[in-house]
Amino acid sequence: MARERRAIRRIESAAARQVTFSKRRRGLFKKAEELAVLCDADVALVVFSSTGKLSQFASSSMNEIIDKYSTHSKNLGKSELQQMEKNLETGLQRVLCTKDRQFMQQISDLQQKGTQLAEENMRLKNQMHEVPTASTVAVAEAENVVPEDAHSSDSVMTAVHSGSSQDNDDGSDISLKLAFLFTEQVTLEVRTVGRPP
Amino acid sequence: MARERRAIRRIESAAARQVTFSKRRRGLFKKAEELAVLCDADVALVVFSSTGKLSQFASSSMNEIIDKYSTHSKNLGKSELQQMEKNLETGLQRVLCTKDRQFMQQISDLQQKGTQLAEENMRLKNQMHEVPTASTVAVAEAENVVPEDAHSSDSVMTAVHSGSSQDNDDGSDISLKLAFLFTEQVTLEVRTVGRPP
DNA sequence: AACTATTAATAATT
DNA sequence: TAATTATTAATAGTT
Repeated sequence: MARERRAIRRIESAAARQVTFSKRRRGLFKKAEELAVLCDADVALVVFSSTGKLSQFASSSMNEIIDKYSTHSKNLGKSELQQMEKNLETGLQRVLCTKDRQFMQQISDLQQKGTQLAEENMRLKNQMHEVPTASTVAVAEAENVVPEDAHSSDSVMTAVHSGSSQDNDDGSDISLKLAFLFTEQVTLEVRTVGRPP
Repeated sequence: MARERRAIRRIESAAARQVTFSKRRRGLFKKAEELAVLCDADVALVVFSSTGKLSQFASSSMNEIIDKYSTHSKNLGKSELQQMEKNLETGLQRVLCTKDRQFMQQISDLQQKGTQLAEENMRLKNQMHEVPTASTVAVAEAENVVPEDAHSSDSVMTAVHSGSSQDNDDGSDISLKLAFLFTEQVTLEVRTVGRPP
């Protein structure tokens, strides 16, 4: 359609390429619009020049057409998007379950220790009732006494404490790690939406 | 480009429209490919006929171009996608923080109760040491005794138990609710990617 | 960017 | 639909 036929291959001269790009782009966009109007079609056209400049045409809304395309195009049996959606759900469920399990294990351990202590306490108090009234007075006086020597109960208490502070630290670290892990997952997934596998 | 010039407006006759669509569509796609090859451009073309049939052309990967388009097109200052990504992150952080706080509060409560019980225990044992050797024997015998009456220590133990089982249920429910809440958020976000605001 | 010789696209027809 | 063809539209090379 010109002085001479031009072979359809990449134009080496950057200047000539730019000129041809400019002319043909106008023609392409015109044709796209004409097709949309004449034939009542929904047309979306996106062009990036070799220098990265974007031109676009959409007979309705570009996003609407892209969305329609994504829905319509059952790309790989199940769409890539649905696949990722599934992966994301599964990964998150696993993360949440692991975290919950750890927290609840910790809570369960503490409850058990608490119960043991309460039972031991009850036994001790029962013994108190079996000894003379003097011991009751001793209990009342003991209320403000701070014990300083290590008895059998101390090991229990120490266990509770070391266990709890260690668990606390773990809990914080884990929750932070999971938060970050998750955040990165989401960021990754959302950013890769629409990319090829 | 024909026997007569045709006005660029919707062709009323469905048959004629279909014929024109067929011819012009071929031409448009040819031009699109030529532009891509000649000018080293990245071109994506999506066409839905008035009957809903999809045709597409992409010089590289359609998804890649759409993704590039979405990134490049700073639709509303910040892109709709980035906005949602931000919302999702923020919402999730809040959810995780709330959940962690509740778990850790529960753990902290249990630890405190454990410590109180351990201290009470120690006091009681100290008292034991202040009474005659007979009480020591009583302690040994009490090891296998199951207490049946409610004393002051019982209220503590009951509190621990009711508190823990209630908290456990809450924890489970919350984790389920959050898991669903989150899942729905993600599903929503991912599905609305690329739609207009 | 404008010009124009030439090819390409296509509207009407078969 | 597909082929034909008269005509217009697009555009390659030039200015």
